[in-house]
Amino acid sequence: MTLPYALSMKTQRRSTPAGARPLRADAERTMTAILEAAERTLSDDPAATMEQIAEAAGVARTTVHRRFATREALVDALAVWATQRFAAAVEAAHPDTAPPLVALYQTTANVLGVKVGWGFAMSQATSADPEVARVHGEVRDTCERLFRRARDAGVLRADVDIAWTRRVYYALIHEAAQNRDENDADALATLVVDTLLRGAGTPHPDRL
Amino acid sequence: MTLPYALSMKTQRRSTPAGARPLRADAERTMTAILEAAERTLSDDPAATMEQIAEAAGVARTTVHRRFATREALVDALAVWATQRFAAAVEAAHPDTAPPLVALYQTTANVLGVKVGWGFAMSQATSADPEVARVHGEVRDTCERLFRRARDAGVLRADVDIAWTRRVYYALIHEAAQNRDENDADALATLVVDTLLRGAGTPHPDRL
DNA sequence: GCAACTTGCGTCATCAATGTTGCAACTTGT
DNA sequence: ACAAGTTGCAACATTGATGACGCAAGTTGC
Repeated sequence: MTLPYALSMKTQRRSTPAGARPLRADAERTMTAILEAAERTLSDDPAATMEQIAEAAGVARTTVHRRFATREALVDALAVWATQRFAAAVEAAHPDTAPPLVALYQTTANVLGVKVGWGFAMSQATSADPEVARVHGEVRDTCERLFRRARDAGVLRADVDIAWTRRVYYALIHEAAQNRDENDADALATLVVDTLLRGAGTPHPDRL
Repeated sequence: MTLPYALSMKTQRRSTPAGARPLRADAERTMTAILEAAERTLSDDPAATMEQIAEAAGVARTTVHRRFATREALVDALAVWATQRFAAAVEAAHPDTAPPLVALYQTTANVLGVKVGWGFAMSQATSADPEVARVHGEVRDTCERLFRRARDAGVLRADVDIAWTRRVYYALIHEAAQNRDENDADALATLVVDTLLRGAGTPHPDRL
């Protein structure tokens, strides 16, 4: 007796399993090519087909399905892949120990570097993978801790709403990351931090 | 001889035509219910099914197809519908004639009012309908004119990049609009304008 | 009240995307 | 060189969404 087709596979193959035999070199390359192609393709059109992704990767569609059992598995793997880089980028800026302003610039520059290349994957914070959600939550907390330190150090005003400030910060980074090629990460980071801290208004208009 | 099924309709019925016989009262209500349900449903999940939209509207799926020949037609009609409100909201704030700061607050409050209820529809600026694209382009120009007036009046710093400032402004509005229920449009507008002009930093740190 | 309009329901055709499988040809590691 | 692993290709099954249609029942406008 055979299984009812639809239930046969689905949960068997895994994308980045814990205890899996290492891939052969060529398979590893294919895997990376697929993930990079998926990022490029999906950031252009989030509803892109597996076919389109395969084509962008220079690979047959069946090969994609061999590596990632389902479309969801592929997107999850992509999210995990990018989330690791994201976490590493934040960590490398020592956001909890460097002086607030320094940490803010450095974190911004590092994150922009990742975000420019992995925009789609980074938008998958609500991934099915709990690890992805966990890391995004942690980064969020780290960000708010940094802002609190900045406030205590007098860099941010005493009356700012930390949560709103973080959301504005995220939005600015997102906006800056759209300038893909234009400027390098350092210039963009300066723009973002500058805008976040000073806004666009004149110094003290005493308006309103 | 009959047309090859798939090509028979498609472009026949229209959503908001120019010279169409007016709808009967009940049909008008159904139409509105569908558009409102589409907004609710699609803002929650942009890939939602016609079935889901119909259900949210309390209507059979076939009825939706009777009013909007294709899914694209529905989304377009939604975009047109919301764009009209958007344009009216901007217009009502007299952005070209009121004093810059006043115009900025008023425009922000008005736009937030629309954006909170029509978030999905307003994200369809790149609609197939040329009218939608035209209006969005016009609003964009109006916004940049307002910012230039603000700069000339000393409200914005002389060295700000108008295009970047506008993008930041849009991003702030988008972010504020996520607070759906929380505050009223005026409080949110104050938050947005305040953040845009002053940022989150202390007045003159002379930092860096 | 009556004609015209509108809706729900059931049903069907079509299409596109997803996922599966077997096999032959090619690569890689040892 | 040889075994194991990997890929492309060419099918095929399944599913879900879209769109069309007729008919019976209900609603609206005059």
